[in-house]
Amino acid sequence: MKSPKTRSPRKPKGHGGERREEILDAALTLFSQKGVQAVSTRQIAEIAGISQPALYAYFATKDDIAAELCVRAFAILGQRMEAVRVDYVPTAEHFERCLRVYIDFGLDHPDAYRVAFMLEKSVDGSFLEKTGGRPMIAGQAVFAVFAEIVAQFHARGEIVSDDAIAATQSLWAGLHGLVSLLIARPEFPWVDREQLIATHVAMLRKGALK
Amino acid sequence: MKSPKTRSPRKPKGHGGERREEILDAALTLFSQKGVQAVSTRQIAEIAGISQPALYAYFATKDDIAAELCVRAFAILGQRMEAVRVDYVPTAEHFERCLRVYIDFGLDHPDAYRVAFMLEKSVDGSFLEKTGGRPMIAGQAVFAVFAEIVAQFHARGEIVSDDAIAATQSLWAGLHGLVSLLIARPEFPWVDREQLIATHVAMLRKGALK
DNA sequence: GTTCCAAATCAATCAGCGATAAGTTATCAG
DNA sequence: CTGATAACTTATCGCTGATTGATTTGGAAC
Repeated sequence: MKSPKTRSPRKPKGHGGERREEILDAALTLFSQKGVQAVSTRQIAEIAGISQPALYAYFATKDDIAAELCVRAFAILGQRMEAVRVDYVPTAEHFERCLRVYIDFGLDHPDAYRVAFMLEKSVDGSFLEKTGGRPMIAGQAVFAVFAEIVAQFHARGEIVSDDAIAATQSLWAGLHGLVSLLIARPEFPWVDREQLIATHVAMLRKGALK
Repeated sequence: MKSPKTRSPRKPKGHGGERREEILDAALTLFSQKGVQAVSTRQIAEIAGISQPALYAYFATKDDIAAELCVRAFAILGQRMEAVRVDYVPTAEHFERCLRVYIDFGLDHPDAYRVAFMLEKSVDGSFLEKTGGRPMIAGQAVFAVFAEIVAQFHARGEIVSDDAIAATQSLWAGLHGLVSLLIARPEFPWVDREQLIATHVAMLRKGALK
């Protein structure tokens, strides 16, 4: 008798990158349900149908799994932002739609958003350093698209601030504040979420556009 | 020979609440430097000069230590907000001054702000749930003062949104976004800090006031 | 069909974590 | 001095992320 354990017997060898995708699928499910910190590598391995050390053949650390999911999520955000950017029309409605794309993404992918923008710093190597800064690089690419959107309005003299970069950073901060608080403080007695988002987007638009 | 360990010998018994304060001081320092998650109870105990289990005579869990620091930070912010609230005058300048009080607090006490608003979720159940909701209650008290400020302008019909609470939450999110990003991402290529704060405060004021 | 090798996977293990249990020491009342 | 109580200790538990070295697997070569 090799083992009385309840875990399913060893799966056949993963062909090509399938096993890697299975790990990412398992991790995404668990991360979304319980958060990155609360999920152990053993839980991921069990869902993926492999032993816990086998994870390390595909990812150097648990954070690398989160980083991979993060980069993929930000690729989605970048696509959404770019899609709404190319439809540029100089209207307040379009401007608000751009802001909403960012908020909706953060609320749809709270774990990815947390990984990219809400992790605490660390003395000896932050998460971003340990994962080669790939999530942050992906995040800056998204920021660049956002800056382009603001620049389009600035070029037409529609932005209040004469400094388009300052306006972009301020708007980004305004968006980030709502997303991060809704993610980090779900217990807070928020007003209806849709109403809050509408109020916030309207406030930022009215404050930023002439 | 009882022990060849290098740790300092046992300290005299802590009189009254001194030992508790020493623990809080050690924890605040470490939390600020490395983040709550990255700090172990053993590290806190060593700085405080006691053994690690001795912490549990004063705090039920590690999160309780963070919660205590969180509540204290909220108390300081609440006092500042109340001080600026009682000087109410119905001008845009006063409104912006109220917003700046919040931003200045966050930038003056980044460690306390981080503990109060930027903590990660804990293992099972949120940080706020495990600590009996005391930080959330303290936060709501601060929020109430801020809501009072907004209500003073709302009562004079100066607020754009017809829902004063939604406007308050939106403004708070806007402030938090700038403070938390400046604290968490100091390496980002921000524009001049004073200019950014001025732009942000002006944007929020223009977006929230008629 | 057999042999062989490299990749894939595993059980066993490590140091460190938060937290608990049980025994020891310091302090003080009588 | 004695007993009780609170403070503190060492030792330990079950867990974590990660590493090591042995074992199994699948396919290519013959």
